Amino acid sequence: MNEDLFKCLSDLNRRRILYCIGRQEMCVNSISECLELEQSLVSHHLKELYTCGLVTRERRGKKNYYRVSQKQVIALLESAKELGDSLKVCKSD
Amino acid sequence: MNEDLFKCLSDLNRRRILYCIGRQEMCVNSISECLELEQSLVSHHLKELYTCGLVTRERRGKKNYYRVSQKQVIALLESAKELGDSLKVCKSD
DNA sequence: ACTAAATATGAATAGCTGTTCATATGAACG
DNA sequence: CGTTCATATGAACAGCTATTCATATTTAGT
Repeated sequence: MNEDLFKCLSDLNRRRILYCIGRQEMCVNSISECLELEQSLVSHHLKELYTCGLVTRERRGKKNYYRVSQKQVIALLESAKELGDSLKVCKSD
Repeated sequence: MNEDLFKCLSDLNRRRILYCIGRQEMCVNSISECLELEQSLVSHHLKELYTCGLVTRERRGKKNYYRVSQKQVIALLESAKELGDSLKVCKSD
């Protein structure tokens, strides 16, 4: 399975999932409802995120709770977004 | 064409090109030789990097000189690398 | 043990992406 | 203008990736 960080972050839905569970842990169903994505799709993406080490999981009862493994993950997303905006501004000059 | 920053950075050869021209501007041939990649491949990648605004170019004579548009680009690559290493370490615990 | 809930998995597939090859474009110079 | 150097472009293709659908697995409760 893919372990490249950038490849893993290059998918919008995976980034949305990361933002979604960035503040608090969430189970698969909640993520699925929150983002309006199919449960199986969320599961597939979570697997990749997990393989990359970007998220951790914890089983409690029937549910599997996922969370972002490190705060630097979101920080990286943020600075990438900032850079992206900056690049757009420069192009419109 | 693709304008997503992460998608653009997700390719290893494009990242290699960015590192290559991170310190000084370089023409296509030099990049090509330096990284041992086909000229046309480098050209294709540079086009994507340019579309994203990650690089700028300047024609001088026959040659086209490319450089990284902002120092934050390399900074982002660096912090991503750091995070990647950190994730690997955590997984081997 | 049976059932229901929650999640994971696998196969199938359509669309995308990186690479190569061949060729076109442009710029300098005799 | 013709030639050469430097780069860009386009078509073609193989391999990858995201998504969906169907189904399996796991866990808890009765």
